[in-house]
Amino acid sequence: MSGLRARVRAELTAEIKRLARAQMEAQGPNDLNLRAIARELGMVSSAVYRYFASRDELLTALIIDAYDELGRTAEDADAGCDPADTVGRFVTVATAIYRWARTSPSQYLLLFGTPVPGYAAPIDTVAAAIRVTTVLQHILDEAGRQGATPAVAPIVPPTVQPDLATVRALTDSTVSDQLLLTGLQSWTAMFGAITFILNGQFRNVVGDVDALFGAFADLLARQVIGARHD
Amino acid sequence: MSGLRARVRAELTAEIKRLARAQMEAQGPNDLNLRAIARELGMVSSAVYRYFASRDELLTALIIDAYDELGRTAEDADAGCDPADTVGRFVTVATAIYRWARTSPSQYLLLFGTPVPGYAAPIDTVAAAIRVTTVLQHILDEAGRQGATPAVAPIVPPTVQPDLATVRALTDSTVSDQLLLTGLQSWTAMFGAITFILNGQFRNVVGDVDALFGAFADLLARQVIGARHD
DNA sequence: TGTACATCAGTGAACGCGCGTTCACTGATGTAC
DNA sequence: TGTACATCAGTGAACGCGCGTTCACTGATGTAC
Repeated sequence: MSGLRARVRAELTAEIKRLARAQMEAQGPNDLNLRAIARELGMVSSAVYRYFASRDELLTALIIDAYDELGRTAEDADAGCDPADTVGRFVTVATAIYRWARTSPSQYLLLFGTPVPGYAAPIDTVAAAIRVTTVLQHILDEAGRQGATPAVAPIVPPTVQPDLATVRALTDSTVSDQLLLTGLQSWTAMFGAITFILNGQFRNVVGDVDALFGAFADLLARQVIGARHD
Repeated sequence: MSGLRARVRAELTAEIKRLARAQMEAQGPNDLNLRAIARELGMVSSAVYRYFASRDELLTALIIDAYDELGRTAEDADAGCDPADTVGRFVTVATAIYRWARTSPSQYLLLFGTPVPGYAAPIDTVAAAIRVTTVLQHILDEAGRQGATPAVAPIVPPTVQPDLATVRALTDSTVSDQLLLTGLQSWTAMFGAITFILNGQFRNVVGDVDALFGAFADLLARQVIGARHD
């Protein structure tokens, strides 16, 4: 049974992360406390260092997990859609992301909230971070192939064009600058709306924030992928 | 000279807030440290309590100041515009807000970043918070009077209609639900973009974030206030 | 299969640090007659 | 105008708290011959 110790180790590592997440969910993100985790584990605080070399290392692991969960959520939602229905895909993915954010607000804010001071995300996080944006890219690619253009044509600043070219290259896409820029805008807007809602910025303004987000998602999708004007 | 002591007091109160702002700007928001402020003031830590009864009270004062600065920034920007040019007003105000956020990122994040855990903003902040949104409302009102409609018509959820009615009543406006909802969306998108940029979410993606924001602001304005289609 | 050794998980004490807040106090500045 | 008293700013010590991290250690689990 050479794998026994390894298995116990893996389980405890997962348990530490689980407790860390629960703690952040309870006391707000940016409030990761090694000693409290050890306490809940029934261990002495220094024992946690057998599993994570430092607080930052645990934080990094949590961030990667969160990015992966978010990415998987988006991928799964997209996979269930009719590939040709790009507006539907956008709305479905946006809604799935929103639901995930509402379920695990502190995990969401770990990624998109105010960065933890003194913490710089290492490169390890990039691969996981890219997953969710890749989903959008694929939707834009399909829309581009269908000849869609944004409802309102953006003015693309010359200095941003090379950046768009780099982004486009990631998915071998031939999407236009205008569609890509609008997509970037809508993506930003979607995350902005989620963050606003999570942070309670609509408190005392809008009651049914779920409905509000739904309306936003639908609107954004149609702004990006050619409005049906009437 | 009965006002001397009062004047010194007012000056020191302002100085404490100034140091607090500088400290947050240097070490990130959510990092307000009474003892450090006292140290920089050359005072003993307990002396600060002559000016603010607690850390939360200082935080509240800073939040109100930030909302007021932001509100004034938006109002001033709008005041310099041709009142009839609603697209221009939107872009000008958005750009002014963006510049302010770039100049004082921690003040911006104090308002729109992840809330400080355990801190609940008291009602005193509301009056100051409303200023900036009132500016947008006035722009929307004018657009509505001119008969503008959004570039893409949103679907207004029934549960959100009463909320929109409440918001509309604040400025005696007769703006349509569709215009108001789209305005709310664009406003959220604008703050979302600023937050993304401040938090470095575009790092390694877009270099010239100022140009990016400019493009976003222009796009948002034309999405809200009737696109000129061609 | 059994023994000798290496690996590793968890302990317990300690280090160094810094925070917000309270409280009794001193001494200077303002006020009232 | 001068004196007696009240107000207030700032001091210094202390309380209670909790954090991340290190280190020498014990004892149990795994490995090699």
